[in-house]
Amino acid sequence: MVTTTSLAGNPYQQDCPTRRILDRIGDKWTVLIVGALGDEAVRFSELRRRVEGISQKMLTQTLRSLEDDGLVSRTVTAQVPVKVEYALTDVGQSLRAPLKALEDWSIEHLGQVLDARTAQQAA
Amino acid sequence: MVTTTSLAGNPYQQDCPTRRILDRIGDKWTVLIVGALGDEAVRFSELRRRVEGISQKMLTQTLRSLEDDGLVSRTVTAQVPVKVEYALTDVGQSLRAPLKALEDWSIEHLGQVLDARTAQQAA
DNA sequence: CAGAATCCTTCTCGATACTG
DNA sequence: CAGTATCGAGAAGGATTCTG
Repeated sequence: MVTTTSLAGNPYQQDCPTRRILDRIGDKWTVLIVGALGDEAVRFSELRRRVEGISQKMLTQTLRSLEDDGLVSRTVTAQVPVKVEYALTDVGQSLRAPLKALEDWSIEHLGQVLDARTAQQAA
Repeated sequence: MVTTTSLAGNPYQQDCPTRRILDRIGDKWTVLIVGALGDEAVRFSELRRRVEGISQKMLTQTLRSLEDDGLVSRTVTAQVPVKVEYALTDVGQSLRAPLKALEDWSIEHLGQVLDARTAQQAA
């Protein structure tokens, strides 16, 4: 029987683990929020200051998604005015390593990518 | 002068290297195509078979973007019918490592994320 | 302070039909 | 075989307004 030997099971599907995670972290704000949280708990307003250019809507929305996926915890302190702090969970923390790998690659190769891009536009 | 010490330069910007790369690889098909290419040259039609569910339009479009960014090379062999092969460039190859890191994390933690997600929907 | 709700624009992507 | 061109639906995200 002839099979594409190196492709047993055909791993290049839309619902493979990598793509499903990229669906979550590939949006406009997620990685920035994860970076802004780091290893400390941060208040909503402080988070909004740290993540440059984010709207209140998108900050809320992205934090909700991260919370739903168990990557971020939300702690409400009943005082006046109310205090809400967000922090990475253990799982959320563990995501920082692969993101760091991607960041390192980006820093090292973004220049080449941009050069290739502008060179292409010339043609 | 007062500065947010741990945030010198405010790294959490939309145009930071990581986000710019995620703008490229965070789309629906890029990582699947990179995976399907691996370390060999692959023809257009074969690529289309490997990447499950991709339309001809999106395959072409994503390959063009990857080519413009210098991550993929395109080789045309003039024969009848014409043969076009795509392969990862050196830069494209170097991207596989950080993507692998993300894949490993996804395989290890996707279950937890999905569990958290369904648990959240119950509430 | 930390949000919810609404409107509106832009971008992504899929489907379809045609070509050298 | 390997594309190009066009259309339209839906999602993502920004601006604005209002609230416990």
